[in-house]
Amino acid sequence: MLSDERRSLILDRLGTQGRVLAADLTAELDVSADTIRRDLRELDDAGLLRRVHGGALPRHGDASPFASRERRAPEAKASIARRAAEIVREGQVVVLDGGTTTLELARALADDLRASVITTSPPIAIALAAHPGLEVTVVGGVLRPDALVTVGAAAVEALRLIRADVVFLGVCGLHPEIGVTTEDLEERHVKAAMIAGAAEVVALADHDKLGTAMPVVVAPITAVTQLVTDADADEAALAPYLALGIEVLRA
Amino acid sequence: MLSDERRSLILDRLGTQGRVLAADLTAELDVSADTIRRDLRELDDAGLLRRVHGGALPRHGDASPFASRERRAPEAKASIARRAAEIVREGQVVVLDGGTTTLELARALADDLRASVITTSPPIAIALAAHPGLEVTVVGGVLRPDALVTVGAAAVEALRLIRADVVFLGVCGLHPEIGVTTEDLEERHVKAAMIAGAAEVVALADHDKLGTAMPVVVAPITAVTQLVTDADADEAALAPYLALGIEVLRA
DNA sequence: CCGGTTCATGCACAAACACGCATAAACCTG
DNA sequence: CAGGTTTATGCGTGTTTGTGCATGAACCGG
Repeated sequence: MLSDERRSLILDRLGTQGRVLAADLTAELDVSADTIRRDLRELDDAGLLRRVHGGALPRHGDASPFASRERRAPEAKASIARRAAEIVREGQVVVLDGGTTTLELARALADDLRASVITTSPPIAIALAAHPGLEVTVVGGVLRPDALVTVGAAAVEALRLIRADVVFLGVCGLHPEIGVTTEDLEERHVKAAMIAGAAEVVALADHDKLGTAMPVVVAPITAVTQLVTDADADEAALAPYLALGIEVLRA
Repeated sequence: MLSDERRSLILDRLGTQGRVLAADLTAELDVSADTIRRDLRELDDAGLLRRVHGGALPRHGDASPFASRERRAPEAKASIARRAAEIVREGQVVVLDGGTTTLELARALADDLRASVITTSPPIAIALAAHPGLEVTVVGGVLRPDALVTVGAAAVEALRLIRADVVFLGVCGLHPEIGVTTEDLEERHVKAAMIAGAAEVVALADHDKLGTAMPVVVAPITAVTQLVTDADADEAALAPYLALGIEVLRA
């Protein structure tokens, strides 16, 4: 058994069963517990799973995606959201992607801000409805049940008409060479349409998303003009983005 | 059971039931009360729930959208919604107007129903996202902050393309001569577009809306094919609709 | 105010873990 | 092909983490 095979098998197992136990893997793959631990640690470093005491869990999805995702690193998300909210200026046309971080961003917008917000996310639309100074536009389309965003041809077509001042992307993965990535092909097209019509593209990514990649490429990293991340991101991880001329904001 | 899984489960439970009891968790998760207490304490520290004596509650005293209206005559609305949900048949294309009654209707749809639902209401879209058998389409447009529905040219245009089997209208006023009426001109155009493309038009109106009229006329009463109202509606108020050939369902 | 319940703290123990090192295989490289 | 280097693995050692139990304090309903 090659080590790469073993790791693939671990990821397979994780995908089908939703979790793996280190002890089980030790027994079934007939290697020492150390080796399994090493595998799990490196897969975690690569962003392919989430290491926990006793085993590992999928990095992004457990049972109820949106609700449970909201609780991952909430303070990091909140600080990123607050910092990102400062980017928005009076009178701008703002496009908001779906996701928990962008939802926090919506909530963090200043109460006296006047602007126009366009979003594919029903939860964001509802959160902003109470805001006195915003005109909120919902992008129509087929609803993706887990991510709670609209997708499909109608959404892409509607976004194609928009010339936004700034778009905020809640990215799933951000890699200096691979670029902005996501899990879902439909969502990819929507995000790409958002980017295409925007003057500024702000990526919101907490530090453990930096250097990771998801299956679907949304856009090259050069499409991003600003990156907002949390204080735990280290210099080394940020250097490649700075070198590419991307403005990096640490909350 | 990994400890992380256990905590996720606790948060899930909290999300669905609105509260958790420490004693229940001890029994169901088969760990000691100490462990549960530790979990709850740490989840509280992380800001993910609010610890109280005997269990835990959601941290945000859940502010549900348009909460004030939702509690007006809730039992009448709920019974109308349940009755109306029975109208929907397998495989149909259903258009749902916004409003609290239609939101109840969405929640009342049978779990095993397979259908396509199109709505202008973000809250309805979110409520239906968890439903396994439905394809949910959101009609895009400018969000009306108080009613939480999309309006405007984009919404009308999108609805013009739809040939629905049945549309459910949460009406503001229903009068045998004046017809279906509402308060808002923008909403009127959206409702009219819904009606234009639908084979059946079901009006949901509790008994005190019968015989009343609002400033803006949506459609003549003949556009309505079915009327669902509550048990308190009296024969005299319903007679005119029956005389016009409208099928009347009393919940 | 009182009895039962729930809670926090300290402690003990086992499982899981990280780290350093040794070994052997795989792989360059001249 | 010979010698050096890298890589993967397993083992020993000490540390951390998760859990359960005991004890006393805090809470609550009657």
